[in-house]
Amino acid sequence: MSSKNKNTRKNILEATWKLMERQCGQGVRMSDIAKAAGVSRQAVYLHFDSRVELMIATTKYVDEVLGLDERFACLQEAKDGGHALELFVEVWCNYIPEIYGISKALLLVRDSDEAAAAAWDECMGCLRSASNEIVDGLDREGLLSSSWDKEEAGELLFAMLSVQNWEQLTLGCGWTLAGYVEGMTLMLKRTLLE
Amino acid sequence: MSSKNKNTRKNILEATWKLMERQCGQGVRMSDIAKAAGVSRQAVYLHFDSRVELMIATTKYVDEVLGLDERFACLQEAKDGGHALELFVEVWCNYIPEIYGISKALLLVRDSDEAAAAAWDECMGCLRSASNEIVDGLDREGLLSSSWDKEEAGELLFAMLSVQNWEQLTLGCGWTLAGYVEGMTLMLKRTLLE
DNA sequence: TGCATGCTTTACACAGTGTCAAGTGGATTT
DNA sequence: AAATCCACTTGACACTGTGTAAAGCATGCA
Repeated sequence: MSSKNKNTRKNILEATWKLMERQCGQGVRMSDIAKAAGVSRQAVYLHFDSRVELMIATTKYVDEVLGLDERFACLQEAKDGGHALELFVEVWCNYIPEIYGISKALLLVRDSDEAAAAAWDECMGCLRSASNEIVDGLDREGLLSSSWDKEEAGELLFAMLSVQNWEQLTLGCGWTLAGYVEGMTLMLKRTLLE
Repeated sequence: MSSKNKNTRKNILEATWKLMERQCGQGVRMSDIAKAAGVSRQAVYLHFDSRVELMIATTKYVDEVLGLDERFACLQEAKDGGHALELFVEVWCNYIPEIYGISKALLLVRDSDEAAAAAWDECMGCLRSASNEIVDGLDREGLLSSSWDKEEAGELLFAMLSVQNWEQLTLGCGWTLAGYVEGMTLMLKRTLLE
C-alpha cells in the first residue's frame, strides 16, 4: 500500500538523517542505514537508486523539514540593509549546526558525483540568492562599499558563510556559535559596508 | 641499491604529484600511480604502507620542493604590519594553485583518517604560524583592531585563507587569481586593521 | 659461485556498493 | 475461499579498489 510505502521511505530518510548527524556525515554505510530504519539493506535500494541518491533525497528532506526559506522570511522586516545583513548571518549560522551531518556527507561525495554536486548547488541556491538580495538591499540604500560590484559582493558573502568556514572556526578552533556569529558579522559588515 | 631505491621512491612521489594536479586530487588509484611511475602496483607498497601514507609523503615532498617557508621569508622586509599582511596574502594565494591537487587529495581522506588529518595540520602549521606572526606584527604596531584578541584574529586570518575558500571563489565563481588576492586583501585589511 | 636487494607477477582476502531472482506474508479483489 | 498483488526479505553474486602474501627474476657485490 502507498501509505506503508511512504512510511518506509520516510523511516529511511529519518534514519539517514539521524546517523549522519550522529557521525558527522562519515562512515555511514547502506547497511547501517537499513538497520537503523528497521528494514533490509535491499529495501533501501527499492526506494533509492544509490547511496548518492539517498544522500540527495535526505538533504532535500531535511531542507524541507527545517525550512531555511521560512527562517529567512524575517529578513523582510529588517529596518535597513545593515540590520538585514546581521539577521541573515545569524539565521544562517544557527541553521548550520542542524544540517551539519548531512551537509558534510553530501560534500564528501560532491566531488566525485555530478548529481550530488548539482543537488548541493540547488540546496545552496537558497543561501546564494539570499546573499544576493542582502547585497542588493545594501546597494539600494547606498550602503554597499564602492570597492565591490554587486556580483562580487554576493559571491564573497556567500563564500564566507560556507559550512567549511563554520566547521573550521567552531569545531576546529573552538569558537562558540555566538562568537562565530559575532565575528562573521563584524568581518562582513566591515568588508561590505561603505 | 640505495640510489635506485631512492629513485623509484622519488618517481612514485613525482607521479603522484603530477596525477593529483592533473585530476585535482580525485579518482587517482594506486594502479594509476604505479603505471605513471613505471613500476608495478606492488612496488608502490614496498615504499609506502598505504594510500594515505603516500598522500602524506607526497604532500611533504611537494611542500619541500616548493618551499612555502622560504617564500614567506620576504615578509621580514615589509615596511609595516599592513604591508606584511598584503604580502602574506599574496604569497599564499599564489602558492595555492601549485598545491591544489595534492591538497585536495589529502583533504578528501583527512576526515576518515587520523594520520592524514595530523599531516594536514602539520603542513598547515606553516601558514598558521605565519598568520599569527602577521597578527602579532599588527598588534605590536597598534594596528590590530581592538575588536579582536590576537588569538581570534590569527584563527580568522588562517581560516579565511583556506584552500576551500580559494576553490570556491576562483574555480567556483570564476574570480581571477589577481581578483581573489585583491578581494581577500581588502576584506582582511578592513577586518583586522583598526 | 653464492647471496642479497629491488622489483615483478600472480593470486587472493576484504569491505562496501549495487544487482538479481526467488520467496514470504498480509491485504485486496473477485 | 482462491487468486493476486504488493512491499519487503533472503541469500547469492558481480564489481571495484585497497592491501597482503609468496614465488620468481635480474642485477650487483662478496
